[in-house]
Amino acid sequence: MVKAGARAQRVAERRQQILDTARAMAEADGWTAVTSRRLADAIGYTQPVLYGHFPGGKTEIMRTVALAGFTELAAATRAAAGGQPGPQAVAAVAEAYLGFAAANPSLYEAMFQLPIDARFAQEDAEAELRSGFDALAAALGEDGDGAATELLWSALHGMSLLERAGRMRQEHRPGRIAELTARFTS
Amino acid sequence: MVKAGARAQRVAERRQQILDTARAMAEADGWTAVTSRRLADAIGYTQPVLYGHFPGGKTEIMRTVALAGFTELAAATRAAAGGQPGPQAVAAVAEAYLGFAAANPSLYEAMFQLPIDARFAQEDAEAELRSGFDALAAALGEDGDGAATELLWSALHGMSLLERAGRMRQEHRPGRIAELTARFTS
DNA sequence: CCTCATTTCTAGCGATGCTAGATTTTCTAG
DNA sequence: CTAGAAAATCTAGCATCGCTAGAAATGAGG
Repeated sequence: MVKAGARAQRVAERRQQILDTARAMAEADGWTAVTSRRLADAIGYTQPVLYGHFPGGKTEIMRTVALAGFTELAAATRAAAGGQPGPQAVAAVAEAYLGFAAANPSLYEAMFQLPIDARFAQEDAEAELRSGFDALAAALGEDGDGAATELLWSALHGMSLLERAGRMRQEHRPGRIAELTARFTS
Repeated sequence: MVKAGARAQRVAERRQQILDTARAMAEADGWTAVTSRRLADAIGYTQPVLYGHFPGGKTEIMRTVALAGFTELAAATRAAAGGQPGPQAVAAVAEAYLGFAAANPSLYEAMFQLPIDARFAQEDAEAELRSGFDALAAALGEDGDGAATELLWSALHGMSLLERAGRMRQEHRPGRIAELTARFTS
C-alpha cells in the first residue's frame, strides 16, 4: 500500500497546487483571468487534468478555494474575538473581518458572490460559516435569536464590499469601526 | 428638422428598448443569460445594432441599466425617509432599501457588483448614489462626518446581499430591522 | 518483452463578446 | 420620380471561453 499511498499523495499534492495557483491567479488578476487554459499552463499540465481533479470544473475549483477562505476567516474572527464580549472584542472582530476581506479580495469574492448550489462541500462551508458567526455572537455577548449578530455580520459584509468597490474611502474606516463599536455595545 | 427629430426619436426608442429588454432578461434568468445574440434576437435585430447604440458592449448596457437603478433606489429611499429623522424614518428607509434590492436582484447586482471604470456615466451614478446616501443621512439626522450613515448603508447593503445569497432567513428580516432601528437611533 | 491500466494530451464542440466589410434601406437633391 | 449619397443593418468571421471524447504516452506486473 506504500505505492498506492505515494500515488494518492501525488494526486493530493497536485490538487492542492491547482487550488493554490487558482487562488494566486485570482488575487493577482481577478477570477475572470483564471481560465482553464491559463490555469492548466501554470501547473504544467493540460486542461483535462483539471477536470480529473475537479469534475465540476472552474466552479468546483472556486468553491473549494472559497471553502478554505471560510476556514481562514472563521479562525481570524475567532482569534480576534478573544475571551469576553465587549467593545474591545467587537472592535477587534470588526478589524479582523474587514482586514481579511481587504487582504484577500478575490478569495472573499469567491466566498460570497458565488451562487451556492447546495452540492459541493456546502455543508463544510456552512459549518465554517457558523463558526465565524458564533465568533461574532461571542464578541457581542448575544443571547437572543441572533438578530443582532446578523446585523453585525451584515454591516461588516457590506462595508467590506463597499470599500472594495471604492464606494467608501479607506481612510474613514477607523471612524466607521468606532461608530460600529459604539452602536453594537449598549 | 422634423424628420431628423423623428429619426433621433426612433434611435432613442430602440435604445430604451434594449435597456428594458436587457433588464427584463437579467431579472428573469440572470445577467449571464443576457448574451449579445439573445438580446439582439429579443429586440428583433442583430448583434452589431447593439454596438451601434452602446459601443461599450454588454458592459455599457449593464452600466446604463445600473444607472437607472441608482435613480430608482434613491427615489425610493428619499420617499421613505419622509420629513423628520427618527426611528420611524430609519425603519421605513431600511424597509424601502431592502425591499428594492429584493424586488430587483439583478438590477441591484448590476449596480454594485459591477466593476467601475470611472468612464461610463460614472458621474451620474455618483450623483444618484449621493442622493440616496443623503436620504439615509436625513433619516438618521446625522450631522457628523458621515460615518454613521456609511455604517447604516453598509448594514443595508450587506443584508441585501446576504439575504439574496440565502445566508439569512427571510422571515428574520423584521427582527433585523428592529435591531437596526434600535441601534441607529440613540 | 509484453500486457494492460492509468495518466496525459490532441483536437474539437458549442457558446461567448465583439467587429470588419458587404448589403440593404432610407433620405436628399436634382 | 429618380439617381446617388448616407445611414442603418446584416453576414460572416475572429479569438477566447468552459468543457470533453478519443488517441497517445506512460508505467507497473507478469
